[in-house]
Amino acid sequence: MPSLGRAVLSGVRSRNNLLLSLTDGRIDSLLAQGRTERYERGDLLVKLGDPIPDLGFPLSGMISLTIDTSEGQTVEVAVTGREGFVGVGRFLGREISDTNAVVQVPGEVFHAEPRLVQEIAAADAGFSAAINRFLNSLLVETSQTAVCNQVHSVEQRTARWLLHAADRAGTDELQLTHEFLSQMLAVRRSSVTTVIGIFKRAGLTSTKRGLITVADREGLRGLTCECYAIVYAATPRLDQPSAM
Amino acid sequence: MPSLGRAVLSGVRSRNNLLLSLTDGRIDSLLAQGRTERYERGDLLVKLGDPIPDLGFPLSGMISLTIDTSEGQTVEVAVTGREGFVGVGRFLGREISDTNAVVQVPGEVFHAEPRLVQEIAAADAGFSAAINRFLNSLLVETSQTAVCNQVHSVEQRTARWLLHAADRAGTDELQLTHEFLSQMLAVRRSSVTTVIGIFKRAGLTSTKRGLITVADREGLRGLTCECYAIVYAATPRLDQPSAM
DNA sequence: TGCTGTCGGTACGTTGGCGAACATACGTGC
DNA sequence: GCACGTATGTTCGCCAACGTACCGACAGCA
Repeated sequence: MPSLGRAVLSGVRSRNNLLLSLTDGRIDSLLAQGRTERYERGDLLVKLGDPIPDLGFPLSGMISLTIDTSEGQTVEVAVTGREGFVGVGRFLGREISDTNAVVQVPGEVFHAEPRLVQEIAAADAGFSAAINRFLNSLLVETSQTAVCNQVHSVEQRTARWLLHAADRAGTDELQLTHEFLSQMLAVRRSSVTTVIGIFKRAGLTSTKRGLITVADREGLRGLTCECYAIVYAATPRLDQPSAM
Repeated sequence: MPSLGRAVLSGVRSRNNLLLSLTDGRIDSLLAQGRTERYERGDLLVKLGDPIPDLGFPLSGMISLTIDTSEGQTVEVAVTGREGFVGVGRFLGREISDTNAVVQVPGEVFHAEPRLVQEIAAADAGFSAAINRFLNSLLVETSQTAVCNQVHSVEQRTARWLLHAADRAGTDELQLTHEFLSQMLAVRRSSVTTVIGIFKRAGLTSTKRGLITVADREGLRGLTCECYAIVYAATPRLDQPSAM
């Protein structure tokens, strides 16, 4: 493992909401033994049913948590990014993953030993509190997804997904295909095509092959359901670390 | 507050999975200052948007966590009972509830001070681990509900709900109306009536006014989706406290 | 005993989203 | 610049579930 300079480590820390909440004294041991890796769209960080190897703290990008059904479909139940970490089950004491973790928006992830993180959490109240806030936001997100899936239309849900993704990507250009998006929403590919067509004609998005650009965020907000705002409000952010 | 005898306190403890995991030395302070109350079907323990007054550890019965939509519907996102507690948001550091907590199956709930529970959790590794297992099971449950709501039929979801409810109630006689059940599933009341009619004709249930009796549990299992088994397996139980 | 409110059963037209299929367009590599 | 693989666009019949409505049955209460 290459030894990293202090500037780099500090850069890692400031880019994830949870690492940022670490007391200075504890940060070094965690950062020193972990590693940072870059991931591309479609990379599978953890597979449902497999052991969870470590905890992954995203520094950028967006990661979908999905569940496979016995009918062969895939359903996204939540997304996470620099406000949280991947491998929640392991942190909570479970060996096996209950979800897939798929990279949606490329980015970097800092990997750490679960046991070490648990020890630090037990000793560092601020870190522990930050993790708890994230756990609650994850619960809110999966719950709201349950609601949204039951009562809102494909159009509303697609708009919501695009808004969340644009928020996380830090850009309005989203590199994704209709096929991919349809899997996240667990709807037909052609339903996505139809809905994106509506958005395009309304001037809310523009598209190239494999690329959807959000042109009018406010317009999309007008078409989506309240779930967007609820999940947005529940998600901790770097610029307001103590908001709850 | 009436002072309770030690036998009663011990009875409280052994009836909730989390309290059961408490180290002996810690149990007294928690039990001594809390109170046990009985609730009936329909009672609202916590309301979405309201402050969470305390943590409620069910000793029996079943409690639904629901979310209201701006369109006036209500959707159940999870249920809990003696394996967990109500007020998870408060435990995780949030003041306001993100869900309603509605009593489905009557039973008793032990109420405790959030701060005291947090302090004990920080000091008692076994208790903390049990709470973490419960938090994970709650995540699995809300996630699976999201999946189920998206891809499974009203018939499958109704069968699943009845099975879960019968498990928790400890009896096959469920006191509930079609109207009530339709709200939990966020479907039309008449859809529930139709589905229950199918179950009845197949000999899987029998009904009186306001009462649904599960007559053939295995038969219902055959009609429901894999979500039942997944949630069942993820839920900690008193008879296997360390299973994960 | 009869009244009244709640609950359960059923019907009917409507519709959002599905499965399946086919056509077109893009763009990378040969 | 052509070919092939992949992505997008569109159609058609179908069906589960919807909204709405009405009616009968039950049960508690006057």
